[in-house]
Amino acid sequence: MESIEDSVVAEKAVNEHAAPARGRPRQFCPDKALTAALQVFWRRGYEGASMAELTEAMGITKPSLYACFGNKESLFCKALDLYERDKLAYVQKAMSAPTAKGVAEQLLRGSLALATGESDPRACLGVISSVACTTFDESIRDEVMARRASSDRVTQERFRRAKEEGDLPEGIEPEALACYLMAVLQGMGVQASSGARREQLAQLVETTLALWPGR
Amino acid sequence: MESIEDSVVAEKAVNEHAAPARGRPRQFCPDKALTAALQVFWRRGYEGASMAELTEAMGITKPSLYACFGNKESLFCKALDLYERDKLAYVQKAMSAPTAKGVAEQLLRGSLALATGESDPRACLGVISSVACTTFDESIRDEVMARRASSDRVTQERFRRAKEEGDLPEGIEPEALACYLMAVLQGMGVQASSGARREQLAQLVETTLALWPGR
DNA sequence: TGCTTTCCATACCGGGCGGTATATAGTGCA
DNA sequence: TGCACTATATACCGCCCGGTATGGAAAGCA
Repeated sequence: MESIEDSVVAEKAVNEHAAPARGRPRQFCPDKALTAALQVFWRRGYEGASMAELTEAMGITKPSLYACFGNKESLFCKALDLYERDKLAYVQKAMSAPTAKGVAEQLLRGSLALATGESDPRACLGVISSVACTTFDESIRDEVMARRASSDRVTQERFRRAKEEGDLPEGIEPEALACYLMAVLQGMGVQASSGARREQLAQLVETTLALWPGR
Repeated sequence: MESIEDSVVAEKAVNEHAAPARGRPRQFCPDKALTAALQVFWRRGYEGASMAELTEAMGITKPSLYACFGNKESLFCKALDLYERDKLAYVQKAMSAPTAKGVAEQLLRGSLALATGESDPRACLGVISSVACTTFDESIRDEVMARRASSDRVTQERFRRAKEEGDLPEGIEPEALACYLMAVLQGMGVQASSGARREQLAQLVETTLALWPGR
């Protein structure tokens, strides 16, 4: 992420077609603003994050926000994109581990690092969003669930391959194992959100690996 | 739960000192109203449940609600009490299973039944509250976390006994195992909240039991 | 039949929400 | 220098939130 300097003039990060920049140039960097917005959404959830808090954290005013990112829902989706790209990079990397257990280990450790990395522990943004937001538009719920479903599918696919390669013992279905691993990861997020200590979560990782079937 | 008839006059369920009933008697049953409120909180979370939706579900008006239950926070706490008493009865029952695996099985199956019992699957109310509510008063967060902590403590204590009784193999710490089991249960709640099918959750139960260490 | 007491129904309160209208400031271009 | 264009700043909109004031309705008691 090349994170442009916060000089007075800084755009073309969003519209990569590099418009000829007619009119007054914007005085903030959309990438940085979006990063700040992501932090707020992550801390507060979609509904808990007010536009006032968002604009303050982003360092811009409401009209600027609406002009650049559309409405709150659209801003949230863009933040989700950024989240997947930056914070969930470890998921894709984990899939190339040599064995199923290696995949699980990388997912668990990556999730642990993500949950305890920034200031205070917190769950994956997707977990927060899917549990927390019971009121808001179905469109966002669907969005979040679709993203998680695709993540599930990737893991299931990887574990099916692992089964063929002999990583998993008899009687263990790859789909069930993927679902189980996701549950542990989500449970870790819940515990992180409710103030678990880092060591506790690390212990959770070790226990899960200790119980892991196959190689 | 003896669930009083919804006759016109029905009280003394809350104030068990059986006041001599001076003045106009209330025209609703506090127990039934609280049950309805619990359903709303469970579906929407604390912040997602508006007073309008609550009063409508409870079949009473706002002044009646405030007179009988205090404010929203107090109503939520009373609903939590009811939830623990009714919905989480299986937790205490599970602790008297003969082995650690039996405890785990009863917790998993009880949690599955709870999550998929009513209309649509949903997470444990405690899980929802601890993840979802990032804004509201610390007092409620503390309340929810304290209740869950006590539940954790009970399980840990039970597993320490199990260790002494030889239910758990070497190298498995009872505290870590309790934490791990909680994570799976919470993960199940997350998946239930985001629309997992009943069979998926049942599969999760079976997988966890299949991987369970000891007896 | 008053009188007290309590509950119910309606209408209302200040405040914060997501979102926007308007006027001004800062650019490139002619 | 003026024009077209776009971003910013301020103030504002309607709406819904949790919570409440007020007047009337239903009971026991005298």
